[in-house]
Amino acid sequence: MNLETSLSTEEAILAAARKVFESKGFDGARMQEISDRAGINRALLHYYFRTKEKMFERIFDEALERFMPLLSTWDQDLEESWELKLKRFIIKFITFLKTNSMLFLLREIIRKPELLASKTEKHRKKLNKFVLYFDRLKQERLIRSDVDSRYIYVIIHSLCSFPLMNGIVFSYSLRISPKEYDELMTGYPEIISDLLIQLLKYQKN
Amino acid sequence: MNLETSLSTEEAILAAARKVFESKGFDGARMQEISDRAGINRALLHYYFRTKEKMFERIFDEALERFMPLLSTWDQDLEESWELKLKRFIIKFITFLKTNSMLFLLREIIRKPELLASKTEKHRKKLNKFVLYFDRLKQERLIRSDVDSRYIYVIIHSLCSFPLMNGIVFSYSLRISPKEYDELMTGYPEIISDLLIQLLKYQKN
DNA sequence: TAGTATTTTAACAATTCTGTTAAAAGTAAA
DNA sequence: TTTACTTTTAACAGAATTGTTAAAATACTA
Repeated sequence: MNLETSLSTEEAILAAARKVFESKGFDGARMQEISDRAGINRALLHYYFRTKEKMFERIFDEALERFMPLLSTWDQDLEESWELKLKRFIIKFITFLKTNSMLFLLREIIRKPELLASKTEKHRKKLNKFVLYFDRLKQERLIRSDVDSRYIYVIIHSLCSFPLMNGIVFSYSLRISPKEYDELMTGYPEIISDLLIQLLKYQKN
Repeated sequence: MNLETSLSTEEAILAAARKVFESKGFDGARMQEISDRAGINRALLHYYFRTKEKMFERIFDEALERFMPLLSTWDQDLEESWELKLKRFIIKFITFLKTNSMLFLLREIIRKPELLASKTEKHRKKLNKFVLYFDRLKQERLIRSDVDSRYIYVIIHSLCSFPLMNGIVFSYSLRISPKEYDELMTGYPEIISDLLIQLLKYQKN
């Protein structure tokens, strides 16, 4: 067995599969297109991954694994200010989103909601750290307390995710090229960080 | 020809198609499932709509036509305050989103970006009304002028769209049932209206 | 009610796609 | 160089899916 070559073939397949699944979704993806992109015979896909489904799961799992570490931002050390934590999260999140993995995950979860429960089983505990952290901030009077932390959760994630997922549509609506939209978006993390901080700061009425 | 009956069959098919296309997407949709849902023979789909593609286009067009009127919110009459306009828009937008049409449109545009240009041709002019309107508000010193109107556009649309598109994931992350999430979301339009108004109000520094 | 047009169905044709298999090509080691 | 093992390919089988067609059922009109 030539381990080196074998690995690189597998890697080539995975890279191609990622691209195709991300842009076409599971249903729209074609094994033929994946093998073409990887520059190999279609039968090799089955040699390495057995079925389309198994290959898909591998891609899905990997996308999820890349995402999950972001959540540890909300581990409760209060050394770092919440403003910094927030900025850090937004930048990391948006960087992740630029890989297109997020729209992929979302689309496939909607196609097959069982994926959510089965695949995030082991990360279950991580999921509600955000809310715990923000509730704590409220207790400590560090942020305003009149907005449900769950809304804050939804707002922050929406502000990060959607502008990237929806880039094609936004650039079209704003009548600028996708390239110009990307350029515009370089300033975006900074802007929403500032706006969110402004909004969340504790305010004595 | 029995016009009445014919229409209702066509309507039944369209309703079924809408449902299936919206939940499965073009690639995942099956003609069989659509005809089953409509309670008719599969060949009838072709009798009425010729091909899957044509049927899809009909559904797509109709979703777009339902959406486009929302944009006239930003026609420039300055009678109504911008705060009220904004609230009105958010409520109408979120109502529309609850029909699932938006995720459908977005997903299919990503699958086939040409749809965007070809299908919105005739609405082209409407698309940049938002930015014009907000630029005007800035000139008149009615809102803060230090945030690019295009960011405001992106922010508002993201805050409206994503919480509904991503409902399944959010409810899972927040560890509440989809039903509870829906209930939580009844308060959402109010919240973001208020937050956005707070944020955008003109502030002398 | 008879005749005509429309709507609906069952059966079939054609294509597309996934997955299998047996053989060829390539690699490594004795 | 021969042998054994791994990787790759071409050809094929089977299933699923879209689209067609001819005939049956239904509705409409004179």
